[in-house]
Amino acid sequence: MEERYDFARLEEKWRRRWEEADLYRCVEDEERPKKYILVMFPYPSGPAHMGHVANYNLGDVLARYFRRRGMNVLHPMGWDGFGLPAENAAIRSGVHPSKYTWDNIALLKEGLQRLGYSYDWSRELATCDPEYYRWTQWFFLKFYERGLAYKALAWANWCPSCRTVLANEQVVGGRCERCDTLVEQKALPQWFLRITDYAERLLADMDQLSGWPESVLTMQRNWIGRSEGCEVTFRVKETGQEIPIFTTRPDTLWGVTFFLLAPEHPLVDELTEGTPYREGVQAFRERLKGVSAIERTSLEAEKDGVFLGAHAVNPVNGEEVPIWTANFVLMEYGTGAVMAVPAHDQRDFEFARKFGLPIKVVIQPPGGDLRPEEMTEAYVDPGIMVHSGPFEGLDSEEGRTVRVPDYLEERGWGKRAVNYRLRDWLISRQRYWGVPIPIVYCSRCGMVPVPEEDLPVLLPEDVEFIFEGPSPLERSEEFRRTVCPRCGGEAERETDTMDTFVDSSWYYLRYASPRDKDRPFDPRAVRYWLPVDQYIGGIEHAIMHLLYSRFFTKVLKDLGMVDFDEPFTNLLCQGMVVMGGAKMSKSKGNVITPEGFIDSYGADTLRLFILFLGPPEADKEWNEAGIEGAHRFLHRVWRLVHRYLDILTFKTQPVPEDAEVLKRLSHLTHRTIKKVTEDIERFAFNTAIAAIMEFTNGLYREIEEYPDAFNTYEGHEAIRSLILLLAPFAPFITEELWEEVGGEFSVHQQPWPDYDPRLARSERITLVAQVDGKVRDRIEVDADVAEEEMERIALSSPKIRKNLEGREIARVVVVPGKLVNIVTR
RNA sequence: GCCGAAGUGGCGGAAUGGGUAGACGCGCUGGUCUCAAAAACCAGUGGGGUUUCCCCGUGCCGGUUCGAGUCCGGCCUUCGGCACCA
Repeated sequence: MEERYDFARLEEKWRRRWEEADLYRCVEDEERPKKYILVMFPYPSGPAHMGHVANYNLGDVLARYFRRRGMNVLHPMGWDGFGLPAENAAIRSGVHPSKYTWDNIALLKEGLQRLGYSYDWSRELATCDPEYYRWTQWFFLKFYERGLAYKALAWANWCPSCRTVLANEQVVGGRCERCDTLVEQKALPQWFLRITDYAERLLADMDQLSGWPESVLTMQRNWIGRSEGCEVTFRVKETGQEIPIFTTRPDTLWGVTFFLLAPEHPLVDELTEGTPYREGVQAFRERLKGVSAIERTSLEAEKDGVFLGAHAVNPVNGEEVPIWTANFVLMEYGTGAVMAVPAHDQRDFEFARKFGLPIKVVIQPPGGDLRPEEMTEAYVDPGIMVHSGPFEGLDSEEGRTVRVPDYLEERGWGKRAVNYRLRDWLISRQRYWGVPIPIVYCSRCGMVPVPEEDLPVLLPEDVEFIFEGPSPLERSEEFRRTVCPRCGGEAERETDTMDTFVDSSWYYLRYASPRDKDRPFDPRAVRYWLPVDQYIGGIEHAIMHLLYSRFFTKVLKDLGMVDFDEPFTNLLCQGMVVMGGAKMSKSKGNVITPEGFIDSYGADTLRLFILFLGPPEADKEWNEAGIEGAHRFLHRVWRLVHRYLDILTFKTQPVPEDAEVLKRLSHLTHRTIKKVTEDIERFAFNTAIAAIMEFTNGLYREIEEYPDAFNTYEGHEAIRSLILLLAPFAPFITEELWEEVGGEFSVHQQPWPDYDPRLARSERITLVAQVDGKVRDRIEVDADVAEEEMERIALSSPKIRKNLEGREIARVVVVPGKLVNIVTR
């Protein structure tokens, strides 16, 4: 028997034993209920850091808990291997992205293994493994076949000095992070996935996501940004061209006094070609360089724009209004053109005031009389339509939703339309370290998809990494030159790679059958394991990753590959581990790694400490003060169990069966089982641990005073329950202690302890007596005290009577089993 | 700026359905043990006062209620996301 808590030795011992016993391997078993618990896989940026520990702790506790509740648990781990940092490393230090990534994966894996997470490592995957990314390419082809992947012009950050495309991250203050040159926007032909086709379903199916935090659903709903309104066609007076616009306020059509185009709108160039206005447009665009869309569209941003010398004709009244281009109009939203109604839209109002454009009131507030010259802001609320042709005097809400849309449709000037803020998903990246898009360009056949049997399109190893100029793939002759799969003639490969969010949009499916050579996943395995029962990940992924994964799942359902609509039934979004208020990241240089702490205190201590730091959803400021406390607690448990083992070794006095101490032990045990069980179910791991600490403190008090009481059924039950309850949180020490108390290997395979509600219930409660809502006395009473009895006890309390002297009782509020409040006049 | 969160002792946090604010832990103070120290154990620990008791107190201002950390309205600060970081 080991007397000292030698965490290093025992953690090493059990790590090996678990591996030998293949304790966490899982296989499909139709006889048992399954539970798929998944924590978002990491980008391998280096060794494990505290953020990873905080993340993966949560999944591991749940996996261990549900296994012991008899569930067949799938708890896998893998690597989101592609990404920008690997390529930056290659440029900076000449390390090949592949080596950089696989080295980091090895480091990170070692860190996670030291922490004792119960993954089925046989299912490990990496998105940068050709065996994985061939299927990412395969999915691209399926999307392409269904018309869900298409190529179109799109804007990219362009550094004119480096002649390269920049990620948003590489643009700092509107300038290139390397050479400080003002970043421009450049239009490139790029690949998109048609997520907007699924906007309606992404919204509608949210009613299946009752297991998601409401805040995440709200963010997604707002991101999709569905709005109902009308599409109305204006005509350019000078050229006769038709320009459709989208508006949610058709009731304000009679108040249009000018017309706006996004700066990137092709008509801006067309209309000003060879006119004196061209110069103004150039100057305006120059001012927009280096200004992000967020800044441009900020409500507080200074309005900017220029007149284009042309006019738009309003279909409803034939009025000709000037066409301008303005900074706050986005090409990506709607049609890139808007009708401007300065009286009833704040941004239009500010623009009109700045450039002296007319303001025309067409909605009067109820009982009000707005005059354009007196207005200080736009009137955006409903009211009565005025100066609006046939709709004079109509309620604007009726005009907006029914009458005006009908009117436009009857005359063919416009139609009801739904617009989304959501844009199609731009997946093209002009980078090396990603999945090559499996498309070939043939001079004869045009764009040709790579046949399935030719997948994967492998990334060439031998390429050059420099920051400037075209991407390594584009410069690689060897990669680009190929033959057309259709005609066999000379052809060129697509050199764009895919956004890494594509890789992570389907990895949860691959875990079901990670070694399948013939398909992305085995439908039978997926039918058994999917959807993910509990998904866990950072709140920073609330929108994009989760939305893209939902989209992928829906497309897969349409392809007949899965039979569910939503990939993640329940979602837990945890906060981040922050350092000095900022999230831990290598680029900020504030990464704390677990290794040193594991060396000094052991993995159990670190796991326990991080869980104890606070609730999962909250951000956690890293502060190592307190880790000693977690270690001290494990030491206390260790010593308590050994004290108990000592008692068993020596003969002890028999304890009478009705002894109060035995009742107290039972109550303490069952109360704790109840509390810990309920807390785990609601992810309150910090309070579950606090309850186990209280349990330990309570047992200490009893064992000091009544050691004999521990050589009884109640004593054995208490000690064994302590070990069983602590096991999901501190898997190593509990395995050792379990063995020492004669438990059967493994503690992690023991059924979760049950509690007896009668024993968990307290017999006495504290009755709180208040006068006018202020606590004046606390009286201990039987738990099953009647309401009238509570009132009588409170009123007879000397402290209460003293407080009531000279006052008249107005009423008495009794909260059964809790409190009596005496209200005076 | 827009969308979504969060603000409670010296610190991390607890209070699960409107009902005892501060569980549990850290830190600190005092004590026991020791030649001494460490460890361990015991006691105390929101602020204030006229200290058997009373007052104040959950970011700020206001409201609802017998009763508000919790609900409502308005603000402030911090964090996350904003479509090429993942």
